[in-house]
Amino acid sequence: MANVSAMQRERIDACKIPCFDHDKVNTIKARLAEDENHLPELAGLYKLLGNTTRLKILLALSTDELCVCDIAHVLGLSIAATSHQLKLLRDQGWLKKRDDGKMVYYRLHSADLLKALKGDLNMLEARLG
Amino acid sequence: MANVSAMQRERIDACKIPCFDHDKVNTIKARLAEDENHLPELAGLYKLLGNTTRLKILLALSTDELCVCDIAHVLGLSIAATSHQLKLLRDQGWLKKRDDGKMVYYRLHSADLLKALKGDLNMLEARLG
DNA sequence: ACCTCATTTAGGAATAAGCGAAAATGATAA
DNA sequence: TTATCATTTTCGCTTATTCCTAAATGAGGT
Repeated sequence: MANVSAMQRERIDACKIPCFDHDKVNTIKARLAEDENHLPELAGLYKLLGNTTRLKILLALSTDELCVCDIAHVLGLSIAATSHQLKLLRDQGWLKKRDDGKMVYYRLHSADLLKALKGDLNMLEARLG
Repeated sequence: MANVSAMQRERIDACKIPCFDHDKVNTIKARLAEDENHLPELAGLYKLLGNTTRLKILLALSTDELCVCDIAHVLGLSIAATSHQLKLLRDQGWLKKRDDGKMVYYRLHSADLLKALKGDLNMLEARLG
């Protein structure tokens, strides 16, 4: 059994959920309140990476910059669709663009990102055995 | 102008997308083919973190294990909804459960995860200034 | 002027997320 | 056994999100 006092282990019938270490929960709620403001942004960061197309873009740009149309070919997408994904990545600081005449070239904003990605990939492969 | 030869810079009318460094694209496609199998899993990993509720769970468990009902209170969700999110996190190896009588306690599977999360949070705060 | 590469906007179709209700599970206590 | 409790799971539903196409626009080049 959990070693909580009767004081702590209250029944709250009001919300219909039994069990409930009142003090502990409040403490944690208070602690989370600090980070809570940044949580949506952090989630947004991960949400962007939770997509194979965008991951492919980042990996494709690992060695060299590419123009939009070449990226489109790598992905097998239309220019418009590709441009949309590139914008999402750019807006969150993953990518930098470089204008060269009519062309636009994209590259990784920092190599650290790639290192992190590769690290995660390796972790994944290790976990799978 | 990009320094690509006329040979490389072909027009592929078949797919209606002009520009196109054929060799470069094929090289990259080949390179991506290796990672491509693991990409959905990697994306799934990030997708799971791209959600404030689940981030909250991970942060809530940073110091101590908690029973499902307490987590539910922290989140302000029903037990069922909470249990569902916990399962998602457990299935991907973020969380461990411990049965104690009728109760079930959840904890982080590894402290490294938390370190990574905190690091990302700090990076985010730094970026915002 | 016209063509080209890229971006943006608007729209919609398909998909997925996320929750609660309720039934099912599994453990404990009477 | 029966009852009760904490949790899990299934189901159905309502949102929300994703991701594309098409069309309009911008910006360069010829």
